[in-house]
Amino acid sequence: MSTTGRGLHGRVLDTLGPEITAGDHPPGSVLRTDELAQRFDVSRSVMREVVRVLESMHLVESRRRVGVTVLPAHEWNVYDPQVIRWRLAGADRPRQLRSLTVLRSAIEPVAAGLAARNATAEQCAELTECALGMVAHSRGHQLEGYLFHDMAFHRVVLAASGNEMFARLGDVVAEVLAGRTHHDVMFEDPDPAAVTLHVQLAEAVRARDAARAERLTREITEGALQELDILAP
Amino acid sequence: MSTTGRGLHGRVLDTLGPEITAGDHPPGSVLRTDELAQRFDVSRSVMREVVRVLESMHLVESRRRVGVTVLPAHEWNVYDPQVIRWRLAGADRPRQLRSLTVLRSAIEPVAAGLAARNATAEQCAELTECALGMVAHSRGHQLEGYLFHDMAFHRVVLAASGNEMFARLGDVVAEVLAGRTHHDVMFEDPDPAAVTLHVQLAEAVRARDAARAERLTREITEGALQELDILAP
DNA sequence: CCGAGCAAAAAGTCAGACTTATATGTCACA
DNA sequence: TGTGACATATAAGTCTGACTTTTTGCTCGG
Repeated sequence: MSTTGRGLHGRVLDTLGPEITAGDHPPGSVLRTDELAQRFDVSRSVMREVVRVLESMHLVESRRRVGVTVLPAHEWNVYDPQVIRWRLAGADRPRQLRSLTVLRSAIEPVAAGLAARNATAEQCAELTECALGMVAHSRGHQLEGYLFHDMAFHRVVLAASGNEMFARLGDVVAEVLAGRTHHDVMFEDPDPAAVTLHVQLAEAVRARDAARAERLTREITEGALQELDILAP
Repeated sequence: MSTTGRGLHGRVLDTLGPEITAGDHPPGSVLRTDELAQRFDVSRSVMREVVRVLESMHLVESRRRVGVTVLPAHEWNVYDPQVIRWRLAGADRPRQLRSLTVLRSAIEPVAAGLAARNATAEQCAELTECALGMVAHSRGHQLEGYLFHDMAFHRVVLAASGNEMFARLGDVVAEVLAGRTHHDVMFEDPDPAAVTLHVQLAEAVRARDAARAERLTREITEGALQELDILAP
């Protein structure tokens, strides 16, 4: 579930990356490659590769005669799935979850509208199947089963939009949904209204009703915003 | 303007990255680190670092006894600014520009609505300043000056939204606007209606009128969609 | 025909030497 | 006292070569 392969490289990255995104090393901090290599008990080569990857995520900047400088958060590649995962696992998880939910509220309605135009017959079938799965698991504390179909549902909508930028957010949305179920208060069964909206959305897409699909999705995401006490625009 | 630092690492990356995103090495192709090192006349260490970065962008996958396999496009981290730049510089630039413009049409209206709630006095001032700059350069083929203020305007809106995910798209939007001005047909002065909309948007944000800001931005982005012959949702 | 095991191939890791850029301190000169 | 040129130390950047580990795919025996 978590992440990178299983080499030394990956292990070091999975330690140092979260440390940085968690603010453990504040912006402006200077790390030295040699020291890090010693600390993690790896060779300089491995450490350099890790630093290069962190640099490509704009988490750090490496300069001669200075060292590896930690960059301020507004420089980070916050769309990098790895960075998102690290941040969701860290302390500012709530803030992160809010940002992503607002992002969802902007993207998903438009994506649903496009999906109503572009979805293949197969995708329509998958959508109704997912919606039915959600209904089937909506009562009796079958949270995991519900979550599974919910994630799949939104992933299909984003993919069916035909826009690669939207499609690529499938993982992010899944991550948000999973986070809501697992960490936040969600002991009770899901809101029946939300379940109904998903069923209707599947119908709207199948019926090629773009406007209705967009409106229904807007209702869904507004529900998600309200759960986090974010006032609806 | 273009990119990475100036080490060997950066130079190799700026050659190999675009080759991959351009489809020069089709998905499934296998590259060998040693061969690449020979080809670029660098040591294996440098080549390995490059491969690791490409791997973190999900452009390739490196496996023992197999080599470096090029991944299909749907795996790529298409939100990575570097990947976006590479693709915009390549052959499927038109498709990329469309995807990004649709993304804009989803994000910017919501961002503008939030900006109307959250913008600081200083940001409001910047906004009107940018709008005035656009007006001043809207006639007489001052395209570069117009573009400059247009990019700044949208960047401020996204930043003022207070959402880091939106703010991080400032570079992307700037890239799209620049692309439109430089590569596509844009010899004539900008549409006066668009200029007016920007001025009104600056006013709406200053007046804290979120609904109006959102609506105006939707008009702006719909104009951008129409320019690319993308039917409005 | 099939499974066990063997050999080769390629990435992964390490250690050490050398190069290059650059921040900073020093000193002479104005 | 301030300023600019120069020297120096430092940490990243690069190269090389040897060794390890994993994995593929083939061979050989059942």
